[in-house]
Amino acid sequence: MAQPAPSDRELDILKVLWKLGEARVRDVHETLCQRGQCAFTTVQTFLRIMAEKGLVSQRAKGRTLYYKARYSPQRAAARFLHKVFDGSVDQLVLSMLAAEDTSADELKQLEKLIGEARKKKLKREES
Amino acid sequence: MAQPAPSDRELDILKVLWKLGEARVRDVHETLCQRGQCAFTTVQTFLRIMAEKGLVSQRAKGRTLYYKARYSPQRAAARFLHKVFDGSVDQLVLSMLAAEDTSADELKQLEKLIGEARKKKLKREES
DNA sequence: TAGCCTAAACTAATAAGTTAGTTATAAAGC
DNA sequence: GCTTTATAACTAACTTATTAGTTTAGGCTA
Repeated sequence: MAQPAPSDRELDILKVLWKLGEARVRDVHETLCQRGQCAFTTVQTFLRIMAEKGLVSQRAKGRTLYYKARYSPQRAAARFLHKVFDGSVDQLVLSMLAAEDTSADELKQLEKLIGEARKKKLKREES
Repeated sequence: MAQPAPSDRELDILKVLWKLGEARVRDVHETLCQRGQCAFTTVQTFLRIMAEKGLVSQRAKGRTLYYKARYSPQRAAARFLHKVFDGSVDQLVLSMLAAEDTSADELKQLEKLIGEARKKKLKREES
């Protein structure tokens, strides 16, 4: 079963599941549609379809179904990267930097993050 | 005119335009559908619709129309960032790093890129 | 147990995306 | 001038996304 890429709305629901972990339709609905912008049954339909597609997993606890994301933020990032930048992280990061809305402090933070990840990776490769 | 986000196929076409700069339907078609996977008229229809949406610009040179992207890779990156990670570059980069398919060399390269961007930004902020 | 509540399953309707064929028109060559 | 060719404009069919209503059934309460 090839897991298709989520649509925009599906992504909204996945984001809620990333935050909540395992959740009922009700939980997702309440988090997503605070002011009744969307119906309970809409969320329900989405979760059912997404379960068919393999984007979420479904587990029955008593009579109610609990849903969990089977599509990670990492996957979303990777898919986007391949789709738009043919998999080149450099190009993506350059584009982000060009967008100009990251502060110098954030950049410093990023530099540190990446440096740490690199060192960790080097160590792993040595062993 | 609110410029909507491009769909998947529209993105394929934008990518070609990013590469070619200004191009005719024919050029886009040849680049995109090397083995006749899609019809000339399909590309044509897409470009027409995308022009209506403001995703590309249209310029007549004689009888033929030349198209140019009006939606940059930067915009695509920024939109994605907001959609999936609520605009947090940190989260995105962390996700990328977690994906494990970047080599230590690439990471080093990234670190350098970001460092340079940061210094440039600092200098600009000083002045 | 009869009625109520909740949640799942089913159904449906509209909108948007995707693909490509047909028609019309202008230019280019013979 | 007529035929071919290339391109734009129009049209159409089919698919997928999005939204939500209706029906059904399990469990709870009085």
